[in-house]
Amino acid sequence: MALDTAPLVLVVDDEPAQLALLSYNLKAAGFRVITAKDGEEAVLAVAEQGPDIVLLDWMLPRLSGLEACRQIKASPQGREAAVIMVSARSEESDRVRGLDTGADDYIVKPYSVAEVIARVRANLRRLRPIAVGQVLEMGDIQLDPTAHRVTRAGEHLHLGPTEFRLLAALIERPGKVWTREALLDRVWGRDIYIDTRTVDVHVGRLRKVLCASGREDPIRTVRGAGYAMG
Amino acid sequence: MALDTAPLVLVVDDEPAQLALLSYNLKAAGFRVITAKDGEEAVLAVAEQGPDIVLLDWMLPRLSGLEACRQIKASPQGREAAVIMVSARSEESDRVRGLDTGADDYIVKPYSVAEVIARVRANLRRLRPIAVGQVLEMGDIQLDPTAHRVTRAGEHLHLGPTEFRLLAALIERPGKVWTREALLDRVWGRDIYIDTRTVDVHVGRLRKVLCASGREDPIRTVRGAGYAMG
DNA sequence: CGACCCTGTAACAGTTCTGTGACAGAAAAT
DNA sequence: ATTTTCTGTCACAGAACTGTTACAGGGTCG
Repeated sequence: MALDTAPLVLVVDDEPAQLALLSYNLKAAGFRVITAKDGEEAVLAVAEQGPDIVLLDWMLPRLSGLEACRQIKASPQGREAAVIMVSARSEESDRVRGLDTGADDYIVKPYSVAEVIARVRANLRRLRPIAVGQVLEMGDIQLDPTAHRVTRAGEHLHLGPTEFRLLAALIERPGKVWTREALLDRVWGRDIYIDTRTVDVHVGRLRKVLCASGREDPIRTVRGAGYAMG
Repeated sequence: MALDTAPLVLVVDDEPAQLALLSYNLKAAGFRVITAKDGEEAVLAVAEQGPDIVLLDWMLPRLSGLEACRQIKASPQGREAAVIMVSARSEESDRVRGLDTGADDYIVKPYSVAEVIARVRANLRRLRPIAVGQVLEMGDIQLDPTAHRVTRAGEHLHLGPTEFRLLAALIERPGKVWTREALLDRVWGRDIYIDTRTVDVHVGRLRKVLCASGREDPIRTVRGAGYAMG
């Protein structure tokens, strides 16, 4: 989820062999991998870890893949993840039901590992139009994560580290309203106790830099909720 | 007040005996029940009352259960309801056709009352979290829960936090009539003591914003009952 | 027709929330 | 070691929001 970490993939399958195979190859491809062996575990893992991609087997004990998909897509974490259903059944009706339930993509068994990885990459691209390592852009503001550099209308801006991560979070999901708590998690890190008002102060500082040349304020304050960009 | 929030079940059957049996038992199980005796009545009742569950007999006069299901699922109110088809025919093809039409579940006659109630409960569990998620839409009004943003005919509207949650509740179940007590629960939170008249005031404020540019009022006042949208 | 109930709205006072300047300590750079 | 930058917190003013009340007007029913 964070900019400087590899995408997190959750693999859900009740056959240990499949799990190991996919897990190994995905790790080799540079992803971080977590696993679950049934639907309930999958739903829980999504809520707790917030993966970017969920590879979900159709046939699962305890909670069918279809139902698991529905529950995942109903959770706030699941909405931000791309769910790829994996099924042995190639019938059109299954595909339709799967996609209707909220799945983002569909892979039919037997699959090649290369195909799975390709699909994962494709869905990541779609999930985050601006891929990791690329320049994040919004209006006339550009943010380069690797170079730690921000420009507005071509003009270079100087941001402190916290302001930089704050802007990165906001610009990464245009329009999304972040609560102060969510921003503390995302920008400052989990398990850290800091007054939520601190967020306000840093937003203020960020605004001051962004609007230095009398430009319009790109950060929207949502009273009672938090902040958003765009 | 508990009655106001109990799930609403619409039972559709052309045999009065069946209707009475199901109705009686569902009420005994704590649900609110309304009935319809043919497909047309059913479609109308869904649009007007916005039930949470529709128990739909396969064989109906005026409008077959299948066709009624299709129309129900095509309406905004039906999208929020779970449709359970009830049929004497147990053939697999019927089941597939029913589910393809948009039915959420399928019960085969002869059924036990306990089974029906169990299925209703199961579908309710599955239904609940669906409401939260994507952009809620109704007519020319759009509400984006994640972006905390409301537009009407493309134009941005500014709502306070309470007005926003109020609109979200109303738009989430189009056609459903909310009592003031139910809205206090849903918008303000449970276990809070606030005068019900407060709801009127906030509805007024919400209307003022929604109708700012001389547009039609989308909120319907149901005298003696409460408010509804659509 | 009159009494009563219900709803819409304006006004208001109190509360909550947000933006900002100031400041001291921590961290980093020189 | 000294300077500079950065960070978290606080205090305070102003803005935004909220719940309640009061009153007017329309609907309903005897």
